[in-house]
Amino acid sequence: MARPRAARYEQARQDILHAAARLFAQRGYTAATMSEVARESGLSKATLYHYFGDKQSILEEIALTHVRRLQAVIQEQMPQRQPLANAAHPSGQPACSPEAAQLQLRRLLEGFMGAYTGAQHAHRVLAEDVKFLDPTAKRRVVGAQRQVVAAFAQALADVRPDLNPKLHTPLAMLLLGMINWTYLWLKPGKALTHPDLAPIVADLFLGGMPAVRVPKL
Amino acid sequence: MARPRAARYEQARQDILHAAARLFAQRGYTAATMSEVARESGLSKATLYHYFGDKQSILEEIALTHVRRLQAVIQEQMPQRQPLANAAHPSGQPACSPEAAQLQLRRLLEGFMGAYTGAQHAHRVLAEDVKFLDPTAKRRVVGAQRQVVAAFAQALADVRPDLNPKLHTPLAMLLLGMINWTYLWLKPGKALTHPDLAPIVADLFLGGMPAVRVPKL
DNA sequence: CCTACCGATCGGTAGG
DNA sequence: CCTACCGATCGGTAGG
Repeated sequence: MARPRAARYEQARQDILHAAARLFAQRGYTAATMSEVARESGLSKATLYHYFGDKQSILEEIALTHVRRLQAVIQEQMPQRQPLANAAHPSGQPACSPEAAQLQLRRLLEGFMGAYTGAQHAHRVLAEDVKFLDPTAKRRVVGAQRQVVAAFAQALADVRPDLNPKLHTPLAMLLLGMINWTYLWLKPGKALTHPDLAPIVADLFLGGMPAVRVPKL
Repeated sequence: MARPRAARYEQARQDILHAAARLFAQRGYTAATMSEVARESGLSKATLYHYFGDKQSILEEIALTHVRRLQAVIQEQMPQRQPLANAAHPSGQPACSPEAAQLQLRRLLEGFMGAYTGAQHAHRVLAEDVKFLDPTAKRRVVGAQRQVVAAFAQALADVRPDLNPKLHTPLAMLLLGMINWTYLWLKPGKALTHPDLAPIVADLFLGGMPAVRVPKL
């Protein structure tokens, strides 16, 4: 076996991250202790500090890894959007036909639901515990989250280019609310899974968007 | 002035609850300290314990008060559902016409958005901090939340009685996800308000429900 | 002299 | 309603 030491090192890191994600999600970041993380990882607390400098850097890696998974889904399903880093606002001009836009949104939702499968703890941590990061780390995570929102807003703009552009981001937030809220009620091992939900959410949102009337803003 | 002492007592309690809701929401329940709550309420920490037995009972009152506000909206907009306590599952037989059902859902959403206005901190606490309650208090809060979900599931069943009943609760969760997620992005003082969102969410969901295909479960 | 760890305990602070 | 504290436990680190 090549590089068994590095492999063992990486395995220990993954064990810590998995245990910490579960503990942070179930008990809350502040209430979960490093002793618990150590115990659940099968390591001593002192050994924990060999792999991570402090508690917060564990939180940062959990959040960043998850949000980067979501960014990867976007890059996969919206390859034409090159300047993801500059996508602060949807650009306005549609880049594809309404039919292609609908298919793109369906694939985006399938990709997200796939990424959420088995990542419920990381997802809850991303939603609830970003406030415990220091300003620099928080900026990194929040910046990545904003790119995800901007990509969804762009995808919705492609579906309904006629809509007031001010509504694209709020609608993206409503859509993300539907799929992100699942971490509170969709439990693994039940009949209904995240992938089951993707076509339902797509039908619901694509069917509903034509009905949205433009309010006076 | 009649009963100035009781009035002052109640005012102090409300000041504490408001300060605590904001601190719990912004800093997290565990990270927020009783000293901070005292300072932000304009009281000493020792005085705090004159009004509330412990930290957790403040949390319980914030969560229960908010979820009861939501139950009140339901009682107001769905008066025909007498046995709210037994509404664990939607009953199946529609109690009103599809048109009336749509109007009912719109009014329900308007009522909820009204209840969410200015209650963002309590809402976040209800979503994130219920896990810190002891089993008895948690049961009270979670039980009330389940009744809210059941009422929405019933309202959706009235709109689409033809749909597989197993989908009513998941669809209710998706709808609640859209409106509950707002506590993370809809900030007070901006152009878009919670009441603005009610008709948009109603259009979106009522427009989308006919498009949802029944999956094989 | 390095790495990968352990048992024990540090300074500081929480709820009460 | 305050100052002054307590038992315990936290995140992080010492020596070996």
